[in-house]
Amino acid sequence: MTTRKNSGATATPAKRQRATSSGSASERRDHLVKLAAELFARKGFQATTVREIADEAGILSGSLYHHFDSKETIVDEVLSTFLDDLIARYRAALESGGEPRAVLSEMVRIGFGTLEPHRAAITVMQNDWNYLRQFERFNYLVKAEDEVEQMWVAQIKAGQAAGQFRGDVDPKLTYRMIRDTIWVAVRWFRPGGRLNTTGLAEHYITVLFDGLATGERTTQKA
Amino acid sequence: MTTRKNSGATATPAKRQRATSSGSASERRDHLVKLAAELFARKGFQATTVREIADEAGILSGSLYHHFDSKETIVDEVLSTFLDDLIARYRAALESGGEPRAVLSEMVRIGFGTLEPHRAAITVMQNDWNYLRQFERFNYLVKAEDEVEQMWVAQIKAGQAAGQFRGDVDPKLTYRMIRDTIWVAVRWFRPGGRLNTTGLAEHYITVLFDGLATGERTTQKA
Amino acid sequence: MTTRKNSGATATPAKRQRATSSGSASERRDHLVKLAAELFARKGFQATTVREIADEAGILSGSLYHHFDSKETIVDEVLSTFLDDLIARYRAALESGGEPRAVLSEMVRIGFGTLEPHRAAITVMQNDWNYLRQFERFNYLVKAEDEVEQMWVAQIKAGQAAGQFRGDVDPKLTYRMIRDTIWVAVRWFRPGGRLNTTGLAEHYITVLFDGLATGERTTQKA
Amino acid sequence: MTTRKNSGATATPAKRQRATSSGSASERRDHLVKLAAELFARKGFQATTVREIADEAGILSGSLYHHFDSKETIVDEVLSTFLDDLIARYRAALESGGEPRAVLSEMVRIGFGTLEPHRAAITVMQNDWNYLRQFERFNYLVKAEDEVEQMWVAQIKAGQAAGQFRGDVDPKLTYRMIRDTIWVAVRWFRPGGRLNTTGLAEHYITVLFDGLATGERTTQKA
DNA sequence: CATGAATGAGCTTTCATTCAT
DNA sequence: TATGAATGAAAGCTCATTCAT
Repeated sequence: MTTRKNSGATATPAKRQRATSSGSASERRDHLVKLAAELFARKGFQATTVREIADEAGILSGSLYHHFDSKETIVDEVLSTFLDDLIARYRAALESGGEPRAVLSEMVRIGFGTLEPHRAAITVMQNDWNYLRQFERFNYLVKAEDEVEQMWVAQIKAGQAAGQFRGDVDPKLTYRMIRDTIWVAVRWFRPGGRLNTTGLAEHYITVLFDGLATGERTTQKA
Repeated sequence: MTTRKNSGATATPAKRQRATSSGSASERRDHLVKLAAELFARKGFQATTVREIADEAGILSGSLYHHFDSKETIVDEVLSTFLDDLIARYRAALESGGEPRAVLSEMVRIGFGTLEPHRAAITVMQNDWNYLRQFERFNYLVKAEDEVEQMWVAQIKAGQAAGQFRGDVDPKLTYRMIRDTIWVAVRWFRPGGRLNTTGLAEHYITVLFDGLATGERTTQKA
Repeated sequence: MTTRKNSGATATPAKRQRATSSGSASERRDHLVKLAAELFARKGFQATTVREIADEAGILSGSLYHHFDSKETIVDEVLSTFLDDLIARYRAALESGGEPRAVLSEMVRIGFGTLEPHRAAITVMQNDWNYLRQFERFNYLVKAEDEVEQMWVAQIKAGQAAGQFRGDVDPKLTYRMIRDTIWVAVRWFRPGGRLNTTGLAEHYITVLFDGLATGERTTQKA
Repeated sequence: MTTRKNSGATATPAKRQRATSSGSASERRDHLVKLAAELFARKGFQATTVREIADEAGILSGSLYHHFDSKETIVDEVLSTFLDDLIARYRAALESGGEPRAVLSEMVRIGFGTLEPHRAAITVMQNDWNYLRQFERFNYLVKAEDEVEQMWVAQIKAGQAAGQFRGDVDPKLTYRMIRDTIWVAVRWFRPGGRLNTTGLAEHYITVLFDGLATGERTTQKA
């Protein structure tokens, strides 16, 4: 199960490459990806030079090309690793088969839960997506996004059908607002602040389901 | 009223320069800024070359430097024009002196209302902010952001004090979530779709104040 | 009598242009040349932009081209004005018909005497000659230099023949050393210092004729 | 012993960089510096493009930046190499501890002796000094110049105190005249002419110490 | 005479990538 | 695997000069 458009049942091309390499080579590669991800997050993909990545790793820029065949391959690995993990978690939540409101809450928690382990990847996706999407090789990102959208929208619709969610809101629009609110938090969220990501998730779930207002509701709920 | 750090009571340096020029010169300059903004939004600031901007205007790249002294000056004008307008609108809403919930609703409407007229500027701010902030000249963006944050947070706190808003949410966190939800919509919002920006605003206001859930509230409201 | 290669009996092209203009136009032109000369001296010919010259004059760079048809025309006028004056003074000294030593002393005084009124031009000649000589239009400078050399060498040889100067020195070499010593002083000479140009000249004449040493001479004088 | 302002007891940064490279890398770099120096001398620093330097070396202009981080770094190496050598030679002459007149003669010989091996560097220093000194990085040139001046002036004063040199000349002024006379000769001196640099030096020493005149001295010597 | 917009050629520098060693 | 030299394409910017108004 992968997010790559051109991957079969086994793994992404990058992963296959990793598999055929020796264990330590794979670790070296993963380490390089991690270093690069940090730089991409901090400075942006375009503003990060391969030389900076190589410097960080203590090698020369040309040497990076023994591990990756291009700068885009590196960021590809950053993003697909994140998306593979995210989708896997969502699937697990869905397979639990709970009621819509509980599942949706769990999906919100999953989203905020990726903020720390995948901070760099999410940052890159937020900032550089607009640039990266112009390259054919990243088409798979759109497909992954579509798959995720379907998961969310299905749950929202199920919740409306079950009378748990108000019927006068647009499911797709609502999904987008939830999604954006979660990911964009990567811009200002820093571990060690007042709230951890669990607290953030609960805070958001509260407002999301019950609203900011006290007293009577403005609009009739279906 | 300006967002520039080094501007006095009159106008931003750029604006003053524009004012001293003849009317047509100012129009030419504004036209170039508009063309550049579209390109920045579509391709990103770094990926947009000055040659592309010049091509779009039907002149040579060097000729752009008759109007602006750097590529950064152009994007600066794009962003500060947007921020000046936004802050002016927020101020007007605050000066109306309504009750917090009404003011906050109006501020949400203002936010969504900038999505169309300032689509390009907002897109640039979303995508290239991380890159641009490293340059000293864009420090004023941070200051403008702070000013806006204070406006929002003050209203949220006033609403809590007045018993209109639940007291168990963090004002700053709530502001950030509202803010992000509005601006990030620029990524997928296209005029002519199912909802216009007014509809979007009302949709969001509904969810924001009254929540997604029907029936009893999960958490006690203060 | 002019230093331009392509000038007839009347005047240099630049001068002719000046003559046909109205009096005030000529003054304006001279003023611009003076401003430019200062900048050329301070920053070097190449490093001085026409825009800087225009700024100094309070006009736009394009407007300079109503007065001169190129940047080189301006520096040409700076240099030829100096050379015309210098050669005229040398001629006057030669025409006085004094004995070689007296004439040579006078020529040294004339040289140092140009340091103040022609400071900028001499500086340009010292610093930018190497660059300017590659343009055909400045060939006349070489001719002027040759004419000056002949004047000096003739006096030195006459002094040797008359037994005033030692015969074991090379006239051409000696001329070059005297010439260089004078002009290069423009690099460090500043009016208002310990010595004025008259003092400088006398100092140099002393060393030149009588040497730095006291007591017996090292070498036999002819 | 170095002329760089920011160098300690070991070597200039450039030199250290060179030292850590392999032997052939250092040779390549030195070769490039030599090619560049010739071009700088012939056309001037500003008028020489990096493309021309690269062409001369048979590589592309961008490839130069594998060896140097800017055009200024190249000319820096040209000039500091010369100054390091010059100052080392002067120091050796001073350490011999001879009487002032002998030392001064030796210093004159050293000066003329650099005309051939350092022709390009001296030419650049003569022509482009005025331009280069505006950059902070070349401040060390001024310091080197000061150090040299002190060496000369000390010898002249010692010679006056010992009664070898006339007391009615200004030591600093005399130094400048000697210095300029030597270096400026690079403009017309060409190896293979009537006199080699040794001959030149002896010619100048003769005139300098004993003067051009025969017979009685014009001015009383101290 | 001056302006202001534009040209066109060229500049230094950057950078992802290649490849022989 | 890594190095180090080089490529090649392009980038942002400069500047002398032109010209219609």
